[in-house]
Amino acid sequence: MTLKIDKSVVRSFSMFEKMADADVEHLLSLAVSRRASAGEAFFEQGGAATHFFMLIHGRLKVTQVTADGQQIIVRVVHPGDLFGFARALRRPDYPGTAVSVSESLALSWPTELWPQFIDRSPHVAVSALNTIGERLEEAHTRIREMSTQEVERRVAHTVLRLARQAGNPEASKIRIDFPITRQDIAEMTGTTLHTVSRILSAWEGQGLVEGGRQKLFVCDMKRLQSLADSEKH
Amino acid sequence: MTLKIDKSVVRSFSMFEKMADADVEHLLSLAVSRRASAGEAFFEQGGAATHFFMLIHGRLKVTQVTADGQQIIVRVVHPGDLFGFARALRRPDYPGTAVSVSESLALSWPTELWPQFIDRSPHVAVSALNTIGERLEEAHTRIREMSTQEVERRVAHTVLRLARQAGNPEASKIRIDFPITRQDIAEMTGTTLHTVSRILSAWEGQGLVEGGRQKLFVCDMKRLQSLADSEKH
DNA sequence: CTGCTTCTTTGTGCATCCGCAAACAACTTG
DNA sequence: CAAGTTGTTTGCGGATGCACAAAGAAGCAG
Repeated sequence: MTLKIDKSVVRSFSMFEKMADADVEHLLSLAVSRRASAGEAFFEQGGAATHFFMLIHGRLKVTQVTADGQQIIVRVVHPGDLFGFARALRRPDYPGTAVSVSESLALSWPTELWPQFIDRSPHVAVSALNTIGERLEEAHTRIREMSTQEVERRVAHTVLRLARQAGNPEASKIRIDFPITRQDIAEMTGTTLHTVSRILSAWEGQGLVEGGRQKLFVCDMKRLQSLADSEKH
Repeated sequence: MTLKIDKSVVRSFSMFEKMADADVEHLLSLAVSRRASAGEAFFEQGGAATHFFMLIHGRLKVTQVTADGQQIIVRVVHPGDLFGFARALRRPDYPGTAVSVSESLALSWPTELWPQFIDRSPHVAVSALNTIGERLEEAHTRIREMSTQEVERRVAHTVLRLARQAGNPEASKIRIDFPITRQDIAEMTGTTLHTVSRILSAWEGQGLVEGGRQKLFVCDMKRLQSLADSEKH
């Protein structure tokens, strides 16, 4: 499990952008790489938070399960993102489960190293604060949407966000670049699989999107955007 | 507007708990106190984030208004809480509006002082990270509730949270210690004033709560709790 | 006290969204 | 290729919560 990651890949991630070469190398030398194929988890909800991670390649979803067994998707993790640093916020355990949805590779560090991580470069601290600030804002946006908007607009927002974060242009369409189910989208928008299926079918009829099993293409960002923005009715 | 706050009051707030006397005094000497009577705002959504604050006395609600004019309550601020430190997360403007709901007093510092604030005591940085981590968690809880639970349980949770955070025992009842309207509760739970009114009326019939104009007493925490916890149906 | 404003209660119809159920399609495994 | 697994579609009935409306109650100013 020694490190054989190309440094230039890591360099492109915003967190390391402004760091000195020596510092990057030092941090990388402390990291252990971990691989997970689709369906495997990096950590489980409630487990002791022994490590924090950075995703190098692939895609994860972070989920939470409620007391009565319902699941929601908290967020999707993209390459370059830090994840599982619950402990930095003084939590002893992971608040969610991080499951790989496509072949993934991550770096991991023991949580004890977090302070050292910060010492090595203040940028990391700033970066962490920014990251978590963004997440908070994202969460508030989601709350606002769920409070005030009807399902169709929420789904539109979610799909647009996915297209922006994980979209791959491909012959006039944008391909969502990892396997995603209607169930997943339902768990991200707070509705049911059935409703999502209905909405996507309707959109497909209007040429807005194209779908398949665990696949999704966005054909018309513009009209989807106007759906997401439009005043009600 | 010079400072005449009793240091012992401030000392009781968790943020200052572990700080040296000299440091507390230094920070307080840089602060400017600001007062707001009910309805006045400390800052407005979208305004330039020139200051950050700590609430000493009173109660605030932080609200956001959506593009189409709908309002939601993001959170309630209690004495001892930091608020308005958007800038620390590198935002140039306030993401919400902080309105006083009862006569309030807060300390304020110019945002430029934030780094100095952190230097003076690492506890502040830790405290800030914790605070924001808690808020994130709270937001996720709210998202989870809104995704999976029906309205009555969400209202139950909200009322219980209010009772814990701002409850005042009073003759076998617990009084929510600041003026709160059904509209406010609706905006906290993502429903309408009407539905909240109906639910509270029903509860009042069962002796769970007692209400009045901008008043709310919780009579039976236990049964309310079981309502909030119970499996559906 | 009187009128005004703000907050609350209550009722009725109606659109939305969910739950259940069943069939179908795609991919996987042996 | 047959059987099993997993994901998707669709229909229908019904509950939930919303919009609209109107009136009552409580506080406030003059």
